[in-house]
Amino acid sequence: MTTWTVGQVADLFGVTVRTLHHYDEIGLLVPSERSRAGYRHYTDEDLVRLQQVVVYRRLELPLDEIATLLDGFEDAADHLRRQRATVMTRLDELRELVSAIDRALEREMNDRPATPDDLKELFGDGFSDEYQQEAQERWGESDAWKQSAARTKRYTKADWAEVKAETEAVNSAFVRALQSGEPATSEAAMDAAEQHRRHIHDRFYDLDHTFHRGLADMYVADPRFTKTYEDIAPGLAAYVRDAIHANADRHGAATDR
Amino acid sequence: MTTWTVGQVADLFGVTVRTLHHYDEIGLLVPSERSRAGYRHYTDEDLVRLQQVVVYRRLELPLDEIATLLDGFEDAADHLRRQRATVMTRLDELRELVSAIDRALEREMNDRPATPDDLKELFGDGFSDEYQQEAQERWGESDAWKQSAARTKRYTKADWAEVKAETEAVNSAFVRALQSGEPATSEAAMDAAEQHRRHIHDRFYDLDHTFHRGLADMYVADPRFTKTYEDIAPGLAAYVRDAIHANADRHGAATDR
DNA sequence: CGTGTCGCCTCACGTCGCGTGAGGGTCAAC
DNA sequence: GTTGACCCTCACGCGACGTGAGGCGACACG
Repeated sequence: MTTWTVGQVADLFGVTVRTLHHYDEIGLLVPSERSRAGYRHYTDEDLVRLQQVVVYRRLELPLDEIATLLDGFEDAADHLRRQRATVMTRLDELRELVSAIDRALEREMNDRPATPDDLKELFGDGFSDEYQQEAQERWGESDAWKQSAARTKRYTKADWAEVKAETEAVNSAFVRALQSGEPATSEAAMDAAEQHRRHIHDRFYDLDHTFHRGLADMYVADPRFTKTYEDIAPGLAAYVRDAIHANADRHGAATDR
Repeated sequence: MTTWTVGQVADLFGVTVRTLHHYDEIGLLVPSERSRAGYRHYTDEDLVRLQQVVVYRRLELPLDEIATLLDGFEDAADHLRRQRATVMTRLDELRELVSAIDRALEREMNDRPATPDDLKELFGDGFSDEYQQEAQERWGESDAWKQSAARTKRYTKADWAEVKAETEAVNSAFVRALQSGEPATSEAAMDAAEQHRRHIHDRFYDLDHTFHRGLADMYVADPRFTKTYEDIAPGLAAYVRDAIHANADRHGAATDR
């Protein structure tokens, strides 16, 4: 056996068969022989040339430069010096890049995300770990949860304070409407519902009117949510649900499935 | 004017129009408005987004990562840390590359090319600077000259010593044939001519029999070459020319144009 | 002598971020 | 109405292969 097939050569030199095909295509390394069936057969001379190619490729010289270089029309040292220069340039660029990234990271961290302690300080134990855990398990796979997690991850303590203020503003709007005796289909109740939707939409996840209906139903169906509202004012949970549905109707949103 | 056209935006942000088209194509930055004629109109919001894109692009983040990042579903710091890691990896690779190139250069220089002094020592003043200069001007543009220059540039002193020995062997073969009274068309003379051709072919540039004829004619036409041969033996220049033509005929080479 | 498995072949499209025309409308100014 | 300057949509090119698809060829085994 004085010649080798592509597969053997590929294994010998640690390149892929496709690479050898490529070198053949562009004329960088054309095997000296072909079998009647068209199989490439590489001779010893071919392997010597491939060895050169592999060496220069490790130096990341472009293939066309390797070609002119191996055909003896140009000086290897020239190419190597040029390559060294371009690599050095790229090195400088990358060093600058790293420090730029570091600056960006620092900026990113400067509006530091709030810590769990910050959150407990603001929201009390309603934000307890086991509750978070359970919520994670129930909705962790949903797009809404993922988006919400990604966004809140970066919220600072100041952001959370705003969120809390907004929540309270929404709740008190509901309470005012409820206690003034206006029905859940009234303008005031629907406005509060819309305010509620926008609050979640802006702060947590994309929320359209249809999805909003689903939330509303859950406030009544899940006793934990129900309790939150009932603790503020008796009858508020159902009132909120009805107001949200009325608001969704007003915006022509499809009924929850 | 509350919106901007591609050209204006491109100038403002130092990107090309094509880049904006590309961002539109891949959905990274789709202008909020289009004129009836299909012109892109960028709003203030669009520009804010573009600003973000430009910043992250300077950090060489891939465009699809920038997209997911700007759509608020993932954390910027995560991406930045990943990017920092890959850049650091690449930095290490490039540093290793530089030293590999340096090692290659050193190897390259170790078979040090001969200096002009080395050459004068071997060939005397026949290799003088002004002669080299003139030759450069006469043939510098030809492929043969370029190839020869590229190859001899790397010749070591030892290589040149071999070249000199070969030259003398060729010349003495011609002289032996001439002085033994054999005609230029004799086997011995033609063999010397072939030896002469191969010597130039192997050491300087690709030389076929047809081109060889041209060289032969010049040895007689150019007094400087003629003198070189006549100094060795009277009548040698014309003898060499005839032997080369006879050898070319023997190999069925086309007559020089 | 058939069959299975592995290796080889030739297309040919995808990658990544645009650059660079080609061919043809649009807009404001003169 | 005519000129430029500007805009549009294709569509190919780059660099070095990766990754199938679809189809022969070679060799071992039953």
